[in-house]
Order: sequence, then C-alpha cells, then structure tokens
Amino acid sequence: MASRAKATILDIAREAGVSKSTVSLVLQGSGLIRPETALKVRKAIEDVGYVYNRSAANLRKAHSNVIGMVINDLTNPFFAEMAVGMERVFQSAGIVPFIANTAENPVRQEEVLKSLMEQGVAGLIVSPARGTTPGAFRRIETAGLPIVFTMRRLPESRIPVIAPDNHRGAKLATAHLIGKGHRRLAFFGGSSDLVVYHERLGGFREACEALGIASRDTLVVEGETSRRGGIACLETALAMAEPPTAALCFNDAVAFGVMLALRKRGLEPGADFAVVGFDDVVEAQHYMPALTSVAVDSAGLGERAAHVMLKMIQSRTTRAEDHIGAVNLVVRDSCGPDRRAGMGDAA
Amino acid sequence: MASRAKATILDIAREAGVSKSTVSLVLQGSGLIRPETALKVRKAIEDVGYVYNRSAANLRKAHSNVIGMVINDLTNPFFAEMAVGMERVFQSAGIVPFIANTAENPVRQEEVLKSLMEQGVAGLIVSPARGTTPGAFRRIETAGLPIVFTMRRLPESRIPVIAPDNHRGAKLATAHLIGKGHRRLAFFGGSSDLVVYHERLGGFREACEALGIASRDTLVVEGETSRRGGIACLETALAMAEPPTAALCFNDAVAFGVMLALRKRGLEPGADFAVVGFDDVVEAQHYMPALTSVAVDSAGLGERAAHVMLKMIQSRTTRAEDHIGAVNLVVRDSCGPDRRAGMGDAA
DNA sequence: TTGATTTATTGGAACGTTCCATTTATAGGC
DNA sequence: GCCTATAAATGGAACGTTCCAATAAATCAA
Repeated sequence: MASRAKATILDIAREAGVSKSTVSLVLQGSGLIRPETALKVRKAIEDVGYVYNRSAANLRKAHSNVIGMVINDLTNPFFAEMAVGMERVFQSAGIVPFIANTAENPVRQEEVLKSLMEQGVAGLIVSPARGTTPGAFRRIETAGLPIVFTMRRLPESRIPVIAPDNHRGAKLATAHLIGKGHRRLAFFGGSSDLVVYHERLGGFREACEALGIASRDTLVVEGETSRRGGIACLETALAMAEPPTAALCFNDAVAFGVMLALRKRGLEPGADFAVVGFDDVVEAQHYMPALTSVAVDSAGLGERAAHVMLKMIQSRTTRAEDHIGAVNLVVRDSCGPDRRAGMGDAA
Repeated sequence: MASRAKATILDIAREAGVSKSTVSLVLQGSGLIRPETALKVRKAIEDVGYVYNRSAANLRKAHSNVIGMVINDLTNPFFAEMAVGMERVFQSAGIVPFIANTAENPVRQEEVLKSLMEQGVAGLIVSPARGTTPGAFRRIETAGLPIVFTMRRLPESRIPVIAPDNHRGAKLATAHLIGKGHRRLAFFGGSSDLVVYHERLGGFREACEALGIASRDTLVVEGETSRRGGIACLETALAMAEPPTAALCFNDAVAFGVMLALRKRGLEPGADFAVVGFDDVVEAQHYMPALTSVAVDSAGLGERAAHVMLKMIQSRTTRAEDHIGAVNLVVRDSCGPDRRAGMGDAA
C-alpha cells in the first residue's frame, strides 16, 4: 500500500521495453503503433498501476476534457434536474462535468471560479449567485474561456444565456388566475437584484394591465426564494387591509411555503387562496394539493446549455446566441375560483 | 479581449522587473519578500491578466487543494444536504470540493473516478453506485489516495465509512409501529445488493422478533428507492391476502410514494395505513400528513466525512475509523394506531 | 541490389510552476 | 573599514507529459 512514488510513463516504457514516446502514443490511442506493441504497453500500464497525470499533459496540450458547472443553490431540486440534463449530453461527448456550489454567495463564487480556471477547465456553465457584481466574469472573458449562463443573466453582459421564457410564463400564469375570477393578485418572493425577477414580475404586470386589473389591486412582496420566504410573504399579504386572493410565486419553493402557511392558518390552498408556482419541479405534482406551475423543462435547458458549450469549444469561439426556452402552464389543483367575489370574505 | 497566449509568471516577472522566483514567492504569500516588491508584483499580476496554472504547479507539488465528491444520485435531496455540510468544512480549510454525479451507474462511476484521479485530487469522498464491483476502488487504494465512503459501504472493503446507524434507526421505527398496535408489518423498497438494505432490514427484523411479531406476519417488498418504487411496493402489498397495516420504508422517497399511492386508493396515510420513512429530508416535515421518519443528520454526516478526509490528508494516511452517526426517530403524523386490531390504543 | 516509400519507433525540447542552493544587498558589531 | 549575520532576490534543475523532427525497419518498384 502507501505505494511510493507513483508510476510515470517512463516506468511503463522501461517495463515494456519501449520508449516513452511510444507509451504516450498508446495512451492517446494512436493508430501508428503496431498492435502487438500496444498490447505489450497496455499490459505494462496495468502492471505498474499507472495513473495518467493530466496536469502534466495540460502543460503542453491546450485544454482538458472537464467543464465546470457552477450552481447557486444545489439544494434546489430544479438545479439538480438541470445538472442531470447536462450530464447526459456531456457524457456522450467524453466530457466530465464537475459541479460546484456557490450557495448564493458571491465571494464563494469567486473562489470556485478561480479554482475551476486554475484547474484548466475547457469551459464554464454558470448560474450566477445573487448579488454577483458585473465585473465578476471579466477575468474569464479576457482569458477567452467559453462561458454560458443558465437561468440568470447579468445586467449588462455579453455572455450568452440559456433561460426559460420568464416573461411569457408569468403572463400565462397570471392570465390563468384572472380567468379564475381573481381580482386582487399578489406576486410573491424573489428580489429586484435578480434579472429573472424583473422578467417574471414584468409578465405578471403586463397580464394584469392587459386584463384590466388596476395596479392598486396588485401586491408585490419580495422575499427569499425558499419555503421560508413563501411563508413570510403570505403572512405579510394577509396582514393587509384588503388581502389578495391569489398569488403567482417566484418559484415552486416559495409556492410550497405559501401553501404550508395557508394550512397553518386553517386555509385550504386552492379553495381559499389560489397559488401558482414557477419551474414545475418534480415535487409539484406530488404536493397536496398538486401545484399548478409554469413548467420550464429544466433538463431540456441543461441539455441545451451543454450543446451550446460543446459548440463553443469546438469552434473555439466565445460567442453564442441566447436561447430562450419554451414554457407552458401545467394546471393542477392549487387554483380554484375566487370565492369572495360576491360575498365578502369568510376567513 | 481574446488575449492570445496566456500570461505566465515570466510575463509578470518582466513586467515587474523581478525574477520568476520572486513572483512565485509572492504568489505563495511568502514572508521573505519585501512588502513593496510584493505590491509591485501584485500590480503586474493584475495588469497582465494572469491566471494561475495549477497544472504546472501540481507537477512539482505533491497535491492539489481539490477533493472530489462522487455522488450516486444528485436528485435525491438527501445528498444535496450532505454536500452542503461537507462544503461548510472544506471551505474553511481552503479546499474546493468538486461534485460529480454517477446516477447509480457503475460504468459512469468508473469514468468519473478516473477523471478525478487524473485531475490530481487530494482525496475522494464517495457514495458508491449500486452494483459497484468490489474491485472498483483498487486503483485508488494502490495509488495511496485518501478515500472515504459515505452512506454506503462495500461488502468487503477496508475503506472507512461514514454512515448513520441504520440498524438502530430501523429498530426504533419498527418498535414505534408495533407500539402503535400494528401486527402485520411491511418493509418497502431497496434491494439486496445494497449493504444499507441489509442493515435496515436487519433492524426491522430484529425489532419484530424481539416484540413478538411472527415472521409470517411480515412482508418484505424490494423496489426502486424512489417515489415510483414506493407506489409499486404499496400496490404489491395491498394485493396480498392479508395485507400489512403499516410499513417501514427504505427511505423518504419511497415513503412519499407510498403515501401518494394510498391517497390514490382513497386511503388516508396515517389513519388507514401507517408509514415511516428513513433519512428525514426537509420535505418530510412539509408533507401532508407530515412524515414520521428516522433522522440521520445528513449535513452532520457530510461534515464528519469532510473532517475525516481532512485528517487523512494531513496525516498522509489512508486509514481511518468508521463513523456511525446517531439517529433518532422524528414522530410526526404519518402513523396512527392500527384500526383493524379491535381498538388498540387510544393515542 | 538500390533507392524511394511507407510504417514504427524514438530522443529531445518544450510547457509553467516550485524549491534548493546561490548570490547580492542591507545592517550590525567591533 | 572589515567581517559576519541577516534579509531579499535569483538562476537552474526538476516535475510528467506531448509533439516535432529524426531515425530505424519493413516493404516495394525498378
């Protein structure tokens, strides 16, 4: 055990009675080597317990076969689903994605990006942490390293983005709520330092306006994008003089929180208060009641991001088109009609 | 932009008018350098847009500051929670963990491990994929690379394991069920190629035996460790002549599936059929009804695994003690008394 | 046979760091 | 002023690959 000084290609060469260059060629699967020689070498590789040293190789070769995937919140199942989509396409391209979590912390993100770059990754797929400064990716851009954003974009950045059509999704969901008869609507969760927030809120507002809901009848409550945030939003909203009867939530986690808080107050989500989520994570359909949500096809976005990255690497460019993924509203059981319309409120 | 030929410490040296050795020293934060010189160098580093090349450094230095974390199912929130725990301790040690997903695929696992090793990681924390062959980690062991398993162990391996006390957890949960008056019990989900499965099932059996449940009154249904698996298990069980009235599930995902399937049949989880989960993921407390589950402290296990790894790296050993984490049963609302047994207890 | 071609193999010079052994500059003691 | 001790900076040899240019061996055309 504690095997002394790890084996190098020179050890293999000695063992197999060939030159180091031959070994190198075999390792790269070159067709130039006579099959019997290759076999001999491969045997020697086994015998000495050799581990390829990519650091050494990277010193000469331009780039590695690893790409970094930087995610802002690993505990959000949404990102796990996206990661799985990416992995599917990278795997078939012989690329190994390494995932790193920033936990929404820009400082941590800085460290992670630095580490990934030092490691010599071939490209970066990033879902930026909240509060990322515009200059945070300058380094990477000047290094000419391919990078694509997923889900979130930065205010004024030329980096390509793969994201769902947030604006349309929010419009769809809001129209659904209004169609159910709701007249006092809320938008729950998220915060204005996120571009996505503005997109979704924009869709919400546009639908309200188009369908004749006065802006004084809309309520916007910022908050954490988590269950806890949802709970807080609902509390705030119900404390108002004329509380809303329905809410579009920034994402499913917030929606789950809202439903939880409703239950705690003895209100039935869906019947007493309508709620729509965003993202349509797998749990959405298993909740009680099942959550109506805007499906964004997370795995599909992941695949798309991976494809774009692959293309950028191959064509050694750092430019690419944005990609706005289609969305659709999945109607389940969390939005009944407005009950109070007509008869004051019961709560 | 597109700055060709990336800058090296030689470029910095030229820019700052010092030698490459000096630059290297500054990079490592050596106290040997005069502060003004260091400042000058640091400025030059900024100016040329330098990116540290860890590959080159690794060629001389023994090991890097990255450790690999290989996970068998990223979409299981349990692992995300564990990952977060690990990250907490690694971060403060200046180590960046790279996460890779194997999706329960031993072949993929092989690739991932290879890639991580080539990358020159300082250590590996692995939750092995189902169906991993005993020899899969031979390579890593002979290379003298520190490795620890989490959650799962391999049949006959000397690699240290960080895992919860599965046996005790299952016993606790089963005793709880029996205490509620249930006499026909099931164990749902998991499969016998997992050591964990035998541990949990063993605890279940031991409790049954100790508390006077005949083994013909117990039912064991293997199945996927997912919601889907849970649904299937329940269907199978209810199709029996004398179906069980309560089940211990292999993990929370299975339990969620069971509850879902119960609802679909018009049965109320908790009242009509008792179910207890394993792992106590965050969703457990938010479910309807809230799920009684064996809490294993996932984040704590992650932290512990990280600490063990850190110690192994520092003491450059490849040995470490196993660590069996404490468990406790969190009683919520998913297990009522057995209704069919006359009247059982009043709780 | 001889030279030309093709097929296999090989030595050596990079790649960008680290680190040891030196050198050079600075300060102190007398 | 000289010698010594300390502080600061430096050159050069690794580290384990890749890749080019060169060589050696085998094949072929004449």
